[in-house]
Amino acid sequence: MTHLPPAILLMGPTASGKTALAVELVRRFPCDIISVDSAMIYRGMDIGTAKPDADTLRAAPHRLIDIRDPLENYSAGEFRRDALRQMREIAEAGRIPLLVGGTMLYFHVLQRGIAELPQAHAVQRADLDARAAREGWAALHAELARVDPAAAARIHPNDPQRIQRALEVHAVTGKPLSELQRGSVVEAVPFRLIKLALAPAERGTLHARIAMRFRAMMAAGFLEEVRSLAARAGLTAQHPSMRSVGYRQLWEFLDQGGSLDAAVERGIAATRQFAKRQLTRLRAEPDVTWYDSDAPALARQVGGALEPALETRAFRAL
RNA sequence: GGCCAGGUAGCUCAGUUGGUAGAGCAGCGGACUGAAAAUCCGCGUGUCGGUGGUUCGAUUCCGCCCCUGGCCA
Repeated sequence: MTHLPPAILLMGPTASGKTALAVELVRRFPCDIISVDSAMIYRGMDIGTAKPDADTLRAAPHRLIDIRDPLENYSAGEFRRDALRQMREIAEAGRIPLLVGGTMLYFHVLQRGIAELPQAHAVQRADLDARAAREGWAALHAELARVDPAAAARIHPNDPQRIQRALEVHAVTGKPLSELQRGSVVEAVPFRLIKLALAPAERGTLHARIAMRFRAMMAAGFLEEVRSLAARAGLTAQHPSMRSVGYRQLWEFLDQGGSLDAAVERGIAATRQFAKRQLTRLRAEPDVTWYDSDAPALARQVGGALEPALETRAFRAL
């Protein structure tokens, strides 16, 4: 067990200070950062995703950011494959992978594996969308109950995204999704995981940080960033990239008008709701050591706890 | 100062012909397998401005007071 190389998972809700802490850890330990963030993967989405700036990236390079165009999709399955490859590469170089981010599904599938399933199928999805528009999702849920009763029992009739996925998988493979998921191989991650969670002790503090950061993004040109994305041929509000928190609300403002202040408030509320969902998952995560975002000398505290776990002396004095 | 319209959940409001009240948004908890910053489920959190009166019973009717907005001075 202890012969496995170590890897650090730094998890936390949005605006909890993960990036700043990660940069500190990179200065002190032989770590290389892998981003675990489903929005920072997109090129040109910089301000609204709170992507580290160029100086920070020079000091602390992040892998798995800027790996997709906003017109493209990405997935949890691809993340698992990409992240494991990066982790191996870092470990082979004698360094420690530091996975930092807030996309809890990605942390989940990295640790627990994911079933062998077909990728998203654009034609099938368009077909199912058209049928849903004519017959309603209730009819499609009823159809799912015929071809895959187990999946239909687990998926709520009001959940179009999961109904669509289950029917898509059935159409493409001829097999029920629930059956394919049962056959899922849970591969162990060949690393000794050290799991850290970072969040403010009080929810109100997190809310204040979120509002402050969103307003700072606006001051830094977030609206202009969205405007130039909206001007791109072929990019629509339906693309996964543009359904991200903040981008969606500012796109709506550009598209439908109304008050910019109100759009900003809706963006801030959406960010709070996102953070709440992240915390729900984080609480369920086993073997996590929690840290308070606002703890004095946070980096020293985390670094001190890490040193014995990594069996490595920090580069710099703590 | 006078007249009018309001004061009900964190916000915007509905409602009770007198039996202590409910929507949307916000909030809180949860689910989660190639869109996950997504998608979905559950939960109402309240001196009904204050005070006196009528009444078995007042958030509802009446008086007075306070506050907000508008019009007139």
